[in-house]
Amino acid sequence: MTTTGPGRPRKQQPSRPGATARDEILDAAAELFTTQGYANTSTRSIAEAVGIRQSSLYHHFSHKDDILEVLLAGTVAGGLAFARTVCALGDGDRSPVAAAARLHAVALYDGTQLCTARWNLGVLYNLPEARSQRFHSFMADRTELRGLYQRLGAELPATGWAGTSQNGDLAFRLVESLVSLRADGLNTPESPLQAADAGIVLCGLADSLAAIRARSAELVTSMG
Amino acid sequence: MTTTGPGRPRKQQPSRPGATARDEILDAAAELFTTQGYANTSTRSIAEAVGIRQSSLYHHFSHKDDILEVLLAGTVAGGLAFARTVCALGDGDRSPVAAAARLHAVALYDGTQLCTARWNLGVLYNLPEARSQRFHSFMADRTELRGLYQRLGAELPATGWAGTSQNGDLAFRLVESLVSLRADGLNTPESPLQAADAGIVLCGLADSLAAIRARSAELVTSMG
DNA sequence: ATTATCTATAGATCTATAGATAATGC
DNA sequence: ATTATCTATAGATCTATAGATAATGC
Repeated sequence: MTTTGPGRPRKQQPSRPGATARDEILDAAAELFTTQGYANTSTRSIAEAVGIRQSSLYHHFSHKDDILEVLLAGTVAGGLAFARTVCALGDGDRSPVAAAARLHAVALYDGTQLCTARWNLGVLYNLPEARSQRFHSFMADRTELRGLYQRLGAELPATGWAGTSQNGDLAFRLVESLVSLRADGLNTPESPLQAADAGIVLCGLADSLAAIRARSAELVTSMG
Repeated sequence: MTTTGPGRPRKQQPSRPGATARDEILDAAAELFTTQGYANTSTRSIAEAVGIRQSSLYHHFSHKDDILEVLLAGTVAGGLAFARTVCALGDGDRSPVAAAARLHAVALYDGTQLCTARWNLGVLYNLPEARSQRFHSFMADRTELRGLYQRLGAELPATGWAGTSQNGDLAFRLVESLVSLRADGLNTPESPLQAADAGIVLCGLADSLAAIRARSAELVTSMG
């Protein structure tokens, strides 16, 4: 945003990516919220990171809350949309390998997004603020996503050591564990694939893993 | 603490468990930190929950930080001590089933503690504050615990779908996922056992699960 | 004398609002 | 006229300290 435009010019030049001031604010808030937490991040420090005055934030967001809401919404949206689509086409091939490939694909897409996003936005899930009533629409999306994992898992045969209702939930939890892994600086480019694979192994389909991986990769590239 | 003792009496009567005022403070802080977060919890609200004045807290803890430090330390301490002991006796039986039982027992003990503690203290791990330099001794303990999981996992045979170095770490992550599960109100009394079982299944030992469970239970009851 | 509480407050925040200012574009 | 910034500030916190007070125990 070095280009001129309407409005009074900034005193400081920004060094943040983003096409608009609003995007710069979201990027700065994402960094600060994920590293210091929401309550520990003042509107002043966000403004400083952007290169504007504290009060200027309020031209773009009328409350501090609203910034977090936009960030939270953006985190689940992609994974949820992908999972919905994959579930919708689930009526086709009901073989175990095809069903497992659907679960694998959702986990892989979701996990890849969590690991490759510019900031580790998944940690926002764990902020106590995110659980408040204020953000119930985000929580509803996340609950729906968990439900889709469970539905995909329920299409697979039972394993003998746990009910089929657990299949999907364990995969969901393995994917979410990528967030802490990344927060600890221990993730690698293979981490999302490992998490998705682990979900399949827990469903007792380790022997078909190669075939499942192949079909899953097709799904991801054909849709993602 | 209705019994008399030295010091000026409280104006309000407490309704908190704890043998001493210090314990009451820790219990109140545990509830508030886990439900609202550290930064969102004022020293005033802790004091109110205990039934004393805000400034009276400072007779027991000289900084708000110190309360969190004690809580964090208490959370890993038990699991770490158990894991150390289990690792130390690992030189005995090196058969896959015995080695798997050791990993299973550590996961089961750790997970049970996370799920049955009066407050869901595991969420403190995810607070951004816990990652700060101030609490490096807690982080060191948690890192050591993760390392012990990895060491136990490395004693197991490779699985073909992931390196042996992953065995232990996936178990660690499954156990930690119990924290979010509990935060979402979805845990059951079986959740810790399921997480430990899942760790074993991921190591490719699903067929020996019954035997591993039995040995693991022995370990936990003989030591816990 | 020691302990644990109390009252009162300093000093440092932090969010959000009011209103001025400097650019663009019709 | 509209937009996006600015300066200035109100009002509400929040942490930690200073010093008084009311109990116990030697």
